[in-house]
Amino acid sequence: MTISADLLRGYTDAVILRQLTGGDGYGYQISKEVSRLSGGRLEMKEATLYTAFRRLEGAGFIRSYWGDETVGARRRYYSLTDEGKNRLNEEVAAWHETREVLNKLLEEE
Amino acid sequence: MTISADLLRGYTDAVILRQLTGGDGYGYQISKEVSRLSGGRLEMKEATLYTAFRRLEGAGFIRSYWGDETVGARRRYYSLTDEGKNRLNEEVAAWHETREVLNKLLEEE
DNA sequence: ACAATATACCTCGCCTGTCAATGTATATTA
DNA sequence: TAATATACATTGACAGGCGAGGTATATTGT
Repeated sequence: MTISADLLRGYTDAVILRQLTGGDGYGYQISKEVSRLSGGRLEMKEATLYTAFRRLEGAGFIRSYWGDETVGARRRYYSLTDEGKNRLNEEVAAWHETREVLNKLLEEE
Repeated sequence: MTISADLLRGYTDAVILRQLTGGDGYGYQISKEVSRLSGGRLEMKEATLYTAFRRLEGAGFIRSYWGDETVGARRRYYSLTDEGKNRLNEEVAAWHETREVLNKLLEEE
């Protein structure tokens, strides 16, 4: 089962930022890692991913630079800024909040 | 703290359907009940709520009828259909799925 | 040799859910 | 009699997700 788009809406940014806490990363890699960690249940679409990179960089949460690969396709690497770290903390807190509320509102009797 | 719109996106329908499992209800009441149950952390906007009612009724998940109030403002009541019950089960299952995935993807080391 | 697949990037334009703003009407309370 | 609560509803703007399309290099299978 693959998680539907709308259920994840708003968490894309947090997921990406979280992936960058372990070190710089690039699009394709993050996409594969998210897929792996989620057991194939979350497949971030390319358009979604790259849209998010633009948004996050525009907001100052990540910075990018081209890698110096001598073989294979070029890679654009992203690194988390201090603002990005703060943002991630906020988004994780919001997730905990949301999780509580939805548990309450959707729980069975 | 109020839960941001985007984090809830996609759960509005499930929250409404869930509220109707205890018996028929109407917009204003559901809105207040959700607010109460969430400890004021989720305030469903009227436009969002009524848009959802139209969507859910169009899809056959709920049915509506006018109440016979002799005093006060008229009320439009909604009741859950069998399809709506099935849908709710699916949406709750999707929530559990999503919750697991996000826990995994956002967890700290 | 060459087709298929994997790696790796990117953008355009549509779709859909949210919601501010706005409007209607009745009942109660200060 | 003004304000607030109850109760419904629509319109149009906005933002995120993503299908479809495009570019380029490297590897693997036949």
